[in-house]
Parts: sequence; C-alpha cells; structure tokens
Amino acid sequence: MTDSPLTLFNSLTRQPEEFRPINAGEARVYTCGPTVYNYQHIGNMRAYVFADTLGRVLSWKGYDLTHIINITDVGHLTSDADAGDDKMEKAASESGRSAWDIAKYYTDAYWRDIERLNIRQPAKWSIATEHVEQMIDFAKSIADKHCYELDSGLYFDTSTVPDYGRLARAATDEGESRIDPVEGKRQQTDFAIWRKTPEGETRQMEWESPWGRGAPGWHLECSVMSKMYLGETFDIHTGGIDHREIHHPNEIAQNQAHSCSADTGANIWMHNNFLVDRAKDGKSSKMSKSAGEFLTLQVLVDKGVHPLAYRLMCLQAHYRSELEFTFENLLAVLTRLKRIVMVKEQLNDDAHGHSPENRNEIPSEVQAFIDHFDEAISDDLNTPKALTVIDELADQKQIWAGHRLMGLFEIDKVLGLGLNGLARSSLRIRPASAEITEGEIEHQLDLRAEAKLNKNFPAADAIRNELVAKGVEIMDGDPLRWEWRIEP
RNA sequence: GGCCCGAUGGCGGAGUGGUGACGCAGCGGAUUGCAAAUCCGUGUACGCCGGUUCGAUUCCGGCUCGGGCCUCCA
Repeated sequence: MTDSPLTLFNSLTRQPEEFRPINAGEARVYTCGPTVYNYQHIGNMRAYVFADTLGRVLSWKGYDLTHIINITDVGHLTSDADAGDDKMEKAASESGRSAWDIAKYYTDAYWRDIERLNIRQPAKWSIATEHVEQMIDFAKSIADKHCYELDSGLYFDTSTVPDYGRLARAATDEGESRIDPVEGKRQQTDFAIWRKTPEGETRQMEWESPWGRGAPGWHLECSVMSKMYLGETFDIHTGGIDHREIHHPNEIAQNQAHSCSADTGANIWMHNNFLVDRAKDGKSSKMSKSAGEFLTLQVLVDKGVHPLAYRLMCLQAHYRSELEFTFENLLAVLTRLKRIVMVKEQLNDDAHGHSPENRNEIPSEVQAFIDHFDEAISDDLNTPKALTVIDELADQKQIWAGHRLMGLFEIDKVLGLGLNGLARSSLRIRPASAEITEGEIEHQLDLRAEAKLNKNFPAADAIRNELVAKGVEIMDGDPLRWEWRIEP
C-alpha cells in the first residue's frame, strides 16, 4: 500500500541502509529490555517508544513482525565489570524482599508504563532467568575455543573473534582505565560469561554449571534469547546508544563464536540516543538511575500530565538525537497533543456520523498526504517531520472531514497516539496535589453560571478566583469548561 | 588520558548549497461582562575564525563550548 523504501541507520556501518529482510515479507527484531531492579525512568522508556515506533513502521509497511524484548531479572553488577554486587541482590537486601520479588515488582511497573505509552506487546517478553539452562548450553558450546576460566568465573577471550569492537569503533587496546582490571584477564575487553558465586557464599539467584555455582554474565542472555526466538541471524537489533560500545560488541563476539563465522547476529543494529536532563546549573547530562533521584512516568502523571504527551515528546525528536527534557517542554507537548485531539474531535463532528463509502481504501485526495508521511517515516524514522503531516492534513478544508479523519487514523497506526480512543477530557488528569474534586469544581461552575446569568459579576469572579487559587483554570467559552493548571 | 558526537530563533526540534519545516511561547485581530479556551494572522535563527563556491546555516580546516563512552546503564 505504501512504497517509500525503508531506510534505517545501521550502527555497524554508521550509514543509512535500505531495509532488506532476510525472509521476504518478514521482519524479526530484538530489543534490549530493562534490568528490573528499580523503576524505569522516562529516559529508559524512550528506548521502548523508539523500538515500538520501528515495529509499527514495519507492520504498517506490511512486514510480518516478530518482536522480542528481554527482561533482565538477573545479573548486572553494581560496580566494575566483573566484581561488585549483583543489582538484583543489592536491591533485595536493601528492601528486605527477595530478589525474585524485586524482579516481579519492577517488571510489573515497567509493563504498566509500556501500556500507558501505547507500546504494543512484543511477540514475547523473554525473561532471562527462564533461559539459564540455554545460556549454560550456549556457554558450553563456545567454552573450549573462546573462553578461559578464572577463580571468579568463565571469561570470553575477545581476541578469538574477528574484528572485535567493530560496532563500537573504539580502540580495544590499553588507554587509561578508571577501573581496576580483574586479575588474570587476557585482554582488558574480555568479559564474564559465567560469574561464580564466591567461595562460602550463597546467592538468592544462582545455578549449577560446569564452572561452578553462579549466575550468567549479562551479555550472554541476549545472544541466547535472540537466537532462540529469532534465529541465528535476524533482521534488526535495537537498544540504547550506551550499548553500542560494550554490551552489543560483546553480544556480537558471542554470536560469532557460536556461529563460527563473522556474522554479527543481526543485519542492522540500531541505537536510540539519550534523553538528557538539564540541571539547575544549566548543564545537561543523561538521565541516570545511579545518580539518585530520577523521573518516572508516574511522576509526570502525578503532575497531571497524560503519559501520551511523553510519547509525543519522544516522537518530536529524531531517535538518534539527544532530546532535552524539561517540564516546560513537556507541557508544550501536552498542549500540542490536546490540539491534535481537538482536531480529531472537530473532524468527527464535521463528518457528522457519516462514514466513508469505503472504509478500507484511502481516498486519493488523502493519499498524497499519506505518501508524504510515508516518505518522512521511511527516512530512518523521521518522526518529527512525519508529525507535520497531521497539521497539513487538518488544514485541507476542501477535503471532506470524514476522509481527513481516515488519513489521521492511518497515520496514527504508526505514531501510536491512540487518537481514536483519546478524548480531550481524558487528557485532563488530576494532579496529585489537587485540593478539589471534579464534582466540587463542576458544582462551583454551575453556581458561577447562575451568577453570570443574573449579571452578578462580582459573585462570578469570586468563584473563579477561588477555583484559580486551587489550581483550576476556567474556560467559559469551551465545552470542557475547565482545566487543571499544571505547574512546571 | 583514549575514542566518539553535537552546537539552529525565547524554548523544543527537523532540514537544506540559492524560495528561512513544525510545535510551544510571544505579538495583532475575532470572540468574551472582564478573562480563559478557541479561531484567523504574524516577526525572529543557523557558536566563532578562515577556506571552497557565483552563492554556505548546509561542504572542508581550525578554534571555543557542551555532551557521551572507556564501570552497571535506554
């Protein structure tokens, strides 16, 4: 139905490449998911909005999509590469809950956010701890030729695979490192495949293996699960840009060891850039959990901002650009979203219940705009440019509203704003700090309307002032009547 | 210290060798008892210094500033 060729920026070649699926008509995508030892912050969520957009584009363009997202519920060390505490175990000991409970709790929280952002369900959420057996099998298959054992675990020898670090474009040798190297590692870049539980200790999450009791190294899970669900070579692997330098090169090394070839595992590796946070001193830095306080989607909702405003904020920037987060801008995006929804509601009214004769075929007068959208989105997912088609389409007064509405919904299949189900009133979310209920507001407004009718303007103004003081904005000429005032 | 990236109007953010996206804010008008919301209209930009070019914000070099990775991280 659409015909702009899909071009995607491949981190391996650092160039845009035309998407050519391994199997015609099919797209197999693996996305590096969260480590569930804490809430995801909104910067983390940007990665999933990106991956979801990619998936939606592939589906929209007619590919049969198989998307896998993993959940890392084990491993990940708090400090240096191969020593230090396990993040899951640490969170458990700090909270008095079991590591398994922690994982479940934060996985559920993550899934809630996924849903609130209209991120589609992948074909499968692959959970790391459910694949430990397969990881051990994988490790066994590469152990002889590519690994060596130290007291702390089984390590991958990065000199045994071709072109290690190609993805990272980084010098693999020396350099002044800020961490203490693990005793006995052959190369500084060597990494743990299996981490042994230290002698005399017991961990909540540990398994028996040929290399002793312990836990799999972080990089192992993605190689194992992607291969298991998508095959030895699949189409696209996505993740945050921070993975480009360490995690993904390591994953590639494992894949090469396993397949005994130079194949990296995925044909295209895509990385989304960071959401950056501007501190009070005017300096920006990436959003980070280890830095202490961080913004979750729930914090935005508590402020009174609809979660889909955050999705739209992500779409307003190209995924490969850093995106500067400020509350002021989030509110600007909320306004934009509100107006988009109003356009939809207006078109709906104008079409007045009449449906287009043919619901399945885009009218030719609208098709030009869909093509324009297609062109933008096919150019390495240029969502900011693609978004402009909404306003373009809305402005075409000569086209019947019902047809424009069809175009809008067509575009929304990719944008994922869920416009069909979004009412303007649903964007009005009660801030956690609100001191008044909707019922009371409506009641006060009725009293105000009566006062106005009697030309008792002082009384009407008094009611308005009172409501304003409680964070409510009055809009007499608007069917919605009132709105929460959200402070940045 | 090593390797990489960025610098666009008040803010966010696309894009381009020559007609200055788009959103929000601002401003003017309509509307309103006054406002708000809404509608219509509208100005402003490409870090600095050189070079290439008929012409550079767009290409090249240098500089300055900012950021990322090298440690778990989307």
